[in-house]
Amino acid sequence: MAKQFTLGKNERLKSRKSIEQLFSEGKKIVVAPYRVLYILNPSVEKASLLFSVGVSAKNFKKAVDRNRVKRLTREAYRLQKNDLQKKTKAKRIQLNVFFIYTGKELPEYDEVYKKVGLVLNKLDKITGE
RNA sequence: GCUACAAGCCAGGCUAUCGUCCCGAUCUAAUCGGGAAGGAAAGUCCGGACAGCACAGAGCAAUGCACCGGUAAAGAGCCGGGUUCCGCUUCUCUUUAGACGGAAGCGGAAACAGACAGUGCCACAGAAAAUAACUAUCCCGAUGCAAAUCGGGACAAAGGUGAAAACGUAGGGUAAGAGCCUACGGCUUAUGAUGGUAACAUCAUUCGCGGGUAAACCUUGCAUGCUGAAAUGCCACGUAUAGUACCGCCUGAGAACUGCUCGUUCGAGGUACAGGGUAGGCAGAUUGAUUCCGAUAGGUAACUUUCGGAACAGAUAAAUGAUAGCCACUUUCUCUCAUCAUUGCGACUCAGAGCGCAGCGAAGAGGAAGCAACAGAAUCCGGCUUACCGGCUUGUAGCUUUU
RNA sequence: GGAUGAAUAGCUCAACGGCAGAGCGUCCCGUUGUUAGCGGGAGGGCUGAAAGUUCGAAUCUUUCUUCAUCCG
Repeated sequence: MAKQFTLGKNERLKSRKSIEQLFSEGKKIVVAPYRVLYILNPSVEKASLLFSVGVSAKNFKKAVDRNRVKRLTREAYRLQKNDLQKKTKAKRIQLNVFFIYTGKELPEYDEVYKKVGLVLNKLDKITGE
């Protein structure tokens, strides 16, 4: 049986081009400290769910704090994204997601876990439609 | 033992579950094995390595550095020395006693070439901020009894204001003054001698004595080609061999010599606007002037020679993490007092030690809280600067206790 | 990653090394039946921070802090 809770290179959004497309054409969800951009590409042969995180250097001056926020977000996403991934595979669509942390204070892990779960639920409903 | 300061070192550990990146193996999609942040990885303030472009030559400009020697690949770093200044201590001079002054020792600081190459600036105050002028002083002449006034001269630092005032003291000199002259002292230029690799120090002779500011322009000496890994090389993909305006095709637009000019060379296309395409991969790139430890030899030291051993991450929308537990650590609370130290009371005693009771602390047991400071590699090194909870070691100073 | 520049009153900006100022805004008074406007007046600054040079620093130098711009 394959592992479930992975987050390797092929599950992360890495292409500069698709990120720019996401920022120019993508839709937006806002959940408390997060602003989430996403885009659905139904006509792709390889069904996938790609993910990425960003934190503004204006809100967090120190690289340590930025890394901390990104790591927590990534961890929360990794543990909760499975249902959504199955759905995209079943429906044969590509979903690109970009999380932007807009809060100004360092979050706790529990809070991050809940908020990311909320976002994933919303995305789940959207893909279901 | 405590406190303060300075320097150096360390920068929690283990286990479980779920994960990230790189390398290797099996071997074809997953498993196994190994490895994965710092003393500052930071600021980008200096210096290099490395890479690309350029490099017949001359001049100008620009920038940087600035006591001497060493060290090093190099430096505005480091080490040692010199000079100047500051602080402390001791001695000395003088004195009723001190202060100032002198000498020695210890410690610290300095962007520490030049203000007789030139130019500029120095608010307020002050006669004047550097050429002089004004007031005052003195002499001569005129008027006048005189005081004084006017005219002509003499020179010069007396004018107490300022951050800063024209070498200081004494004497001579003079009509009155003045380094005008002399003696002593101070500073300074040049030359010589001695010591030192040198900066410099000491001595002798000599020229002088008009402030500060070069982190004002500047002068002198030395150095510097420009640009920085988003550098640069290669591969792949893709578009518009198209549009508008201006200049030019040897009577030459423009380009290169990457700051500018001369000069030299090339030269038929160039510039601007609008628009279109790509933004993937590989190399550069992680082991090198490397770092640490031990020994050895040289040196006052920084540092270096030789030998042996150990260690060293490589991401690229960007890895090194999350959760839980335990142990350490810190703070705090409760209990115990057999052990150690100490305070009070009591009995004994000439007195003390020791003894008994009580309190407090160390220590031990248990509980609670905190989970660490500063901070995250982005081509790589040597420094500097800045940030930093706590702990350990060494040194210095002060206080207390015991001997 | 690298390279530049800036910081002065609440805001926008001035100011040869010699007393920090203007416009807008704020407050008060007057004018008006009231408001706006107009007129008169007042307050507001350790010149981002700390050292240094200088007799004297917003200005010159160095080190920090914050903000902004540029690059293939």
